[in-house]
Amino acid sequence: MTTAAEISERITESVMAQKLAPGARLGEQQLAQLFNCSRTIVREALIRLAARGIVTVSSRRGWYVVELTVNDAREAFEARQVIEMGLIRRTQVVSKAALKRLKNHIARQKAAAAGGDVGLRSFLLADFHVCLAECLGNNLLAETVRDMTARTILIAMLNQSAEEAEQSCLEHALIVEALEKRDFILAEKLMHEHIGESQNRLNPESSAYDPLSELRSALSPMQNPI
Amino acid sequence: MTTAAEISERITESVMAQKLAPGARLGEQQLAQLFNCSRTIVREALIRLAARGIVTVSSRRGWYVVELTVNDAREAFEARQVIEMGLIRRTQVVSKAALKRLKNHIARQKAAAAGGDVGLRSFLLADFHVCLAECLGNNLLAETVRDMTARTILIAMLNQSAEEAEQSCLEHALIVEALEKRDFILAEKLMHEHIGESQNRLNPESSAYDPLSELRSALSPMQNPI
DNA sequence: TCTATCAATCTTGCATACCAGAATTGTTTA
DNA sequence: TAAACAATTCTGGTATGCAAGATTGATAGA
Repeated sequence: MTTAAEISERITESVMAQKLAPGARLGEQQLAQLFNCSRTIVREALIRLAARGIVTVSSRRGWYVVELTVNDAREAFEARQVIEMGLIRRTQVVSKAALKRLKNHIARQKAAAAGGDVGLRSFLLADFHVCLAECLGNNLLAETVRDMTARTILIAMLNQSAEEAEQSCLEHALIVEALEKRDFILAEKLMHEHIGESQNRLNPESSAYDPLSELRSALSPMQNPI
Repeated sequence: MTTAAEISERITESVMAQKLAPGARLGEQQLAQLFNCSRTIVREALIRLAARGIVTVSSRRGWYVVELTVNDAREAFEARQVIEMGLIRRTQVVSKAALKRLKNHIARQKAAAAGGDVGLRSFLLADFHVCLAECLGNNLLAETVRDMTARTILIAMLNQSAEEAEQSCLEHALIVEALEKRDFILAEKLMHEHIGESQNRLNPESSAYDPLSELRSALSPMQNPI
């Protein structure tokens, strides 16, 4: 037995952890079984996620994790730039407590980068941006950042290596460092570059929709046949 | 017979038109009757609006148009500043078509300001900001702006006079003018002031939550008793 | 007369049953 | 052999019924 809020949270987290790929099917019946509740509850969760731009429904076909067009992706990255840079720009002081929280978050990111849990690593790297927005004093924008970040993950999905993750983590640390020094100009610039880089990593063709991709990889010839 | 999308749109528009005050009751049954559909559909619409921060539900008591706390209001105004100023800041050129659309929108605002329809006037003044975001090329942020603008209206609600409306309309025109001249620095500054002013108009005590406010104003003594 | 308890009523919460459309698969026919 | 068609199955869409909490009004006792 699970609530709609829990289900939608779980799905959002899974997207942020790259455990749910764009186009992944989210059957009402299956989710109801998985979470041991009725379709009504699942439906409520999915409707909420649809309003947040995380999933879409195709009439009488099913619910799916969104697949962004190239333009959608551009807008999502732009939105993040605008919001996250803007928040930093207006900042005049970051409280001790907030800095502590941010540093702690980065420590967890580092640990995850070192450890083997790719899902946790991906989630934390994304969650940092939400955490930052909260620390800059705007929970409303923090929620918005969560949704937009999830969207950018859904397009950047297939292109994140371990090295890139470590690099991201490093950049996060630099941003917090700049905030601590109250060099908000620098912090904003670093954030600009940080988000820009992940956008630039996008492989144009990887974002194109390939209905056969799943089958393709599943049926690809093995490298070491018996 | 109405769809959930239509119902949620109608409610959003009514909020933007100041036809639905903060704290207004939205009974499922009543809406179902009004829109000639089942509670299921109404519920879907309300769940969507809740995800967008326009309404809230109090368990087994009912659905209500949100009543923002002082901090909520601050965040909503800050969010609008960040997003709308940020969008202008990144703009390098505004297409002819977009400028035309904006000017046309302002013409409608003027007409509404001259005419007597307070609802339409209020809606258009708010909708301008959504329109601007679309014209600046980001539909994702435009949707976000819509929600945040609705929220700021819900707090600013009781304080908008006809003169202020005309003033707003004028400021909108100045912003578009600056955009046309490609003076984006000025446009951003104007937007900053424009949003800041509507925030400053807030009467601190009117924004504090007062469960008796409705009763209080309804039962206030008349100035000209018979 | 005031207060406390109880009952009636109203409202949402949730599960379920049924319906309709879409997709797929198997069959038939040219 | 291939194309068209038909039936089945799977999916979400919607309405409804009942349960449970909250509120309000009534009643009885102090």
